[in-house]
This record gives sequence, structure tokens and C-alpha cells, in this order.
Amino acid sequence: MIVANAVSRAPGQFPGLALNAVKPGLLGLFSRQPLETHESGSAIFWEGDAATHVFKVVEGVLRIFKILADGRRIITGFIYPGEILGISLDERYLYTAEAVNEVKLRRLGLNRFREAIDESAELRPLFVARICEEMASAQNRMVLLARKSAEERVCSLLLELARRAPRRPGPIVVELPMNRLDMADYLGLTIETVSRTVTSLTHRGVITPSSRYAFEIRQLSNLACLAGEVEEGDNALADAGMAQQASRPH
Amino acid sequence: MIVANAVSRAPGQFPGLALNAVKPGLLGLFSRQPLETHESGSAIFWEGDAATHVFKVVEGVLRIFKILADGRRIITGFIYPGEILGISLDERYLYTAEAVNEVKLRRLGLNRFREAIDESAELRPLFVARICEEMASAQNRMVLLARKSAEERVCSLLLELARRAPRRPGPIVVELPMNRLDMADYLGLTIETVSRTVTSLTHRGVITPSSRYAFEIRQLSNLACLAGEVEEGDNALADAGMAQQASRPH
DNA sequence: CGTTGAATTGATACTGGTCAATTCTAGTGG
DNA sequence: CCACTAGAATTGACCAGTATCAATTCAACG
Repeated sequence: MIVANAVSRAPGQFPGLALNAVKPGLLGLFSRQPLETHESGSAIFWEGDAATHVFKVVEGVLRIFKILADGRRIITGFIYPGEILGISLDERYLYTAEAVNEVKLRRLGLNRFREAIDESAELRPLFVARICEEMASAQNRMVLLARKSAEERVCSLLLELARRAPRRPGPIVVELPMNRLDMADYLGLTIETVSRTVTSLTHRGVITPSSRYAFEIRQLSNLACLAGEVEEGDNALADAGMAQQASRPH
Repeated sequence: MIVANAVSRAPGQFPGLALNAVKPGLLGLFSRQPLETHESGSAIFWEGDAATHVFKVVEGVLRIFKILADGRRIITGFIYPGEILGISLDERYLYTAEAVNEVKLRRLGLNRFREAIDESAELRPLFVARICEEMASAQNRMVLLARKSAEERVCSLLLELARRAPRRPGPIVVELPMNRLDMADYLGLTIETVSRTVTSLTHRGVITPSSRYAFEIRQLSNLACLAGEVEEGDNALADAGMAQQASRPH
């Protein structure tokens, strides 16, 4: 069996690169690309632009969003280091991507990316898996936006960030790279509601603010409950869904 | 590289199939599969089930939805004839799929489907394109759920159905296969709000009900405007998105 | 023509939005 | 090191839109 492309080799085959840590999988495609820096608030591309590149975030966080004609904004996602941006797109970008803070990333031509995927039987399932993750996340966002209360939304975000954050020893501390407006536009709320909710959670001892942009989570399970999610081993999902009966908590 | 299974051959390799009106593209994969019928309200599969098949809807409409622990439901999409269900999934189905009315569909083993895609350089881009469509639609749903008013939501649904429906000569009539509860759970509203909004649109002459489940659209452009979408040739999208300023219509 | 579930309509409550004032925080310059 | 400033976040008062609860009407079907 011959693997006929330059991307997928065992790390040891290029001594120079091996030191340079060629990553396996989709991220490895970006290893040879130069690193570019975007300052906080700058756009990587705009919704509707012709799609030309795919990006890998190395450092910093991106927000991707869409805007209605009158300025209402909805952030459809945040992209963290190690994640890929622009993987699912058509001719044109579906959304605008902006740097939340200073961002370092590598870009790859869309055609090159697609060819690499298309030619590698190893990468293809990774690509599909990645897209499915994105889809699963999008569906969870729909649930949140359609049916969750303000408090459940804020808790869901904290929980998501807690899970995404590096696990350090000691108490769980969530760092928020984004400001309150970003949080609000991600959750479909206003900054005032986000602020009030955070205050309330603090007063009730669910979280303890270390700063405006970092919170210690007192009990993760408690947060998960408040987020409207069901913990492992819970049986609450059972028979909630007899056909034609739904959406009436009471 | 040896592919050791019986399923995946290039389409041209079976002359019999070529004559048998094999549809091109992804839908063609289902041509040889038997037709099965599901009565209104029955589930095709449940969220969390091990994912085993992909489906093509031939007749009728499906709803796909997720449910929170306390019974709140959100319909993430409706699947119409000619569309494929279950294309983006992991090990397990991400949602439950139910028949809105009597549904006829064909099913294909997930492994067979994936192998067929994986081995056909023709199908792969179609598959990617299909997933990207799904993603684009999911993102539009997020915008709707996060930032649109009840009226904008209802108009968006009518508009979507109008675009999806077969174009007959004469006035544009939208048929709704689903009941008010389905509409509500699709739009993140309650049945009462949906009902009131429809009444209001009727009184204002935007739509004219032919029955409870069919409406004539008086002016499509009007509806698009009320849906918060911008018509072709409109310039309203321009510079709505200066960084850090958003989500304040006024 | 009565029954039943769906849809509509009405009255009221409440969550979250809006507008405005205040406080906090990170810079900046004296 | 300490005002001063500007933007962000918080807090408060009030309001609007949608949910909730209840009653009524509608439409399909026996």
C-alpha cells in the first residue's frame, strides 16, 4: 500500500521536520505554512467573501458571526487554538471571522486543502468527523437558543469553556477571552442580562469571580445541572419524547 | 491498497444499473434499496441510537429534533422528499427523526454509504457540498433563534417553505405539512404565539389562509422583508459590522 | 349531530430587553 | 504615585414581547 502524498508520513521520516513536530491528521497540513499574526478585533475574512483559504488557529481565539441587515449580530462560534476554521464552506464564506484577542494562525489554500483531503484515505474520515463535530455543536446551539433560559445559557457557556480549557490541578477556573458583548451575542442575550446572570450565580455561590474575565467553578455538576444538561448516569432523558407531546415543561 | 469488500464499485461497472435510471449523485446510491413506509408520527430512529443507516426521503416529510431532560423540544429541521437524512453523524444519531405525515423512504447501511462516498471521486464533492448546505442552514437557524422576533421567525418559515415548494403557476401557495406545535418547536416559540402571528399576518394582508395548513403569499418580497432578510440588489448589509459594535438595532 | 383534538382567542404574568445612571478598571499623563 | 479619562461592566427602574393559563371556536370523523 502506497500512500502517495507529501503530508502523511511518519514523523521520523524528515529529521528536520520531526524536530519541528509535524502533527498527524488535519492539523499537520498546516505545518509548513508561515505563521501570521492578527491583532485583536481585526477580521480574517468577511461573510460573503470568496472562500480562498482554510485556517488553523495556533494562538488566541476567533469569533465567527453573522449579522442581520439592521446590525443584530449572532456569534455562531468561537475558535480556539488547535482548531480549524473554514472547513465547511461553499464558494463563499458563510460568516465573518474576527480575532477576539491577538491571534496567530496558519493558512492553507482551499484547493490545496481539498485536494489533500481528497487524495488521502487517512484524512478523509478525519475531515468528516470534524465536520460532524461542528454539526453536533451547531445543533446544541440551536437547543440552547431556542429553549434555554438566560441562566441556562450562561451556565452552558461556562461549562463549555470549562471543558475546553486546559485542566490544571486545583480548583476549576474558566478564563473568558471574550467580553460581555461577545458572550451576549453568542448566547442570544444582551450584555445586561449576561451581567445580571453572572452576578446572580456569584451570589448563589455557583461561581466565584477571580477577575472580570475568569471564574472559579465551585461545583461542576451543579453548573451542568443549571445548564439544563444531564449528567452521566442520570436517567432524566427517559421517555421525555412521546410523539406530538413536547415543549411543555409542565 | 486493497479494498476488501463487495460493496463499493464505480457506478459504470454495472451496465444493468446504468440502464435502470440510476440517478446521478448521492441520491443514486439509494436506487436499488427497497421502499419502506412509516406512518405519521412514527420514529425512524432515536437520538443516541447507534447510527446504522442513512435515509433518502421519497415521499412525505420528516422532523428531526432534540429534547431536553424536562421535555422541552427543539426541531432542528424538516426533511423533504429528495433529501437525505443522517448524512452528518458520528457513532450515534444526534437527534430523533419522526414522520410528520406518512413517509416513504429508502435506507442504506452507513458503512456502505461511507465506502461509496470514499471511493468515488465524483461523489465526494457532492457529499461535502451537501454537508455544507446543512451547515449553512444550521447557521441561519441560529440567527433566527438568537435574534429574530416571533413575526420574523414565522415569516422566515413561510419563506423557506415557499422556496422549497414546487413552483406552480398562479399565486404562490405554501402548504404546511406540520401542525402548529411542530412550527412552534421549529421556531423556538409556543403554539399560541405562532397562532397569533399568523392571525396578525392575515389581518394585515400579507398572507391569505386557504385552509389551516395552506397560505397564499400575497407579496413574496414583503414576506422576505418581514422575515428580516435582505432582497437581492439590496445594500442593507453594508458596513453593519464594525468590530465590537453589534446587536443594538437602535 | 355529538365528540375530540387542534387551533384560536383572551387575560395575565414574567423573563429578558431597553434606557439611564453608576461603578469599575486599565491606561495615560502629570 | 496619584488624579484623570474612556470604555466596559454593573446596577436600577421600567417596559415590551412572549409565555402561561384558561376559555372558546373550529374541523374532522364517527
